Amino acid sequence: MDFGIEKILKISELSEQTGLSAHTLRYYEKHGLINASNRSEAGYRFYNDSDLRRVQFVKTARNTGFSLADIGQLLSIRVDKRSHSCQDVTDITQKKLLEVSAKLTELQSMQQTLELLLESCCGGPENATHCSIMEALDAGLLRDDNKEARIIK
Amino acid sequence: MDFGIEKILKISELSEQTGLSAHTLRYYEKHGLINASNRSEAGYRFYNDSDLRRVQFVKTARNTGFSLADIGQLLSIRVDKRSHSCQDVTDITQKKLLEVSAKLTELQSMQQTLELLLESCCGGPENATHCSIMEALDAGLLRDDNKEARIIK
DNA sequence: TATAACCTTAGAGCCAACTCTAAGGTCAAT
DNA sequence: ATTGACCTTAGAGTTGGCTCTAAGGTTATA
Ligand SMILES: [Zn+2]
Ligand SMILES: [Zn+2]
Ligand SMILES: [Zn+2]
Ligand SMILES: [Zn+2]
Repeated sequence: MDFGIEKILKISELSEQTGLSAHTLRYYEKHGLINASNRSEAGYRFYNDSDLRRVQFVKTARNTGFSLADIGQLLSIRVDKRSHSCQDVTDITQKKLLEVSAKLTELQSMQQTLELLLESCCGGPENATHCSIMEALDAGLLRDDNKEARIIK
Repeated sequence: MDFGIEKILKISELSEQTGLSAHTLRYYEKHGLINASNRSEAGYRFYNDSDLRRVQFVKTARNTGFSLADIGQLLSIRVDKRSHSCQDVTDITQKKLLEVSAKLTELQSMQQTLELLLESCCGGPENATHCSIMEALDAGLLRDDNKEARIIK
């Protein structure tokens, strides 16, 4: 067990520890994600170790791609793990993975199109009257939302 | 040469032709991307073939991932190709490719992290007291914005 | 005691690209 | 003449996640 003396942090110190701005910390609090378990008489927020760990959890989840709404759900599991199952956790994670994968597919298609466009154009200083990129955009033969990426050579 | 009779479209017809809503077409017009070259006496927008082609250009560019600001630039090249170079076009395209690639890298990192998380969790109905996903998020050892994705087994 | 550096709150602003509403005018068909 | 489907405009609302401002109160240091 760690019986080290608990460090109490003010918001700017928590900000420093976590890399999240004080504004963002207050914003997260307003949205029910985090809290300062104590306040000074003057109303200053005081964060203890447990508060800090919760904020770090939020930050890690955020970096992993979860939305604040997702994180709200993950946090409610976190505070009462006994009432939730691994499946509850994987449901959230799986949903996020599907979102990310979908976006990835879309971006990969865009990337491919942009690469093809760049390959087709000389990129030189002569005027753009016969620029193949402009022609391709004019022809409308590039990827459509539903269809596969395709470009006519 | 195509001497077919020019089809004049009202906004709902242009909407049908392009798949863009009338709202969106007006929005694009307000932002200087497109225009109706004629209006009826009552003020109804009338689009000719040239207008239609321009709208289709915008739509194609949009599908390719260009922002409306990018498209504004592409359009000003399009109306005066002689005053612009292929390099002007590739500059815009290259910039967009870099943006897309950056986002792609980020999403791939998220995808990998999420996949690792899912692999590590049983996803079963027992309670989450020892859920490895929760532990990983708590440990804060997942991908950080700058660092490579990593997760402790 | 004064100055600076903190802290508080409610609420506004920002970003992109729509999306929709309100209040009204137009047009074709019945 | 009256539906009802269209059209017009200015402007507000949506999304998510901040980011910042204003106006004021507190605390540490010189
Ligand atoms: Zn060229
Ligand atoms: Zn070119
Ligand atoms: Zn499990
Ligand atoms: Zn689990």
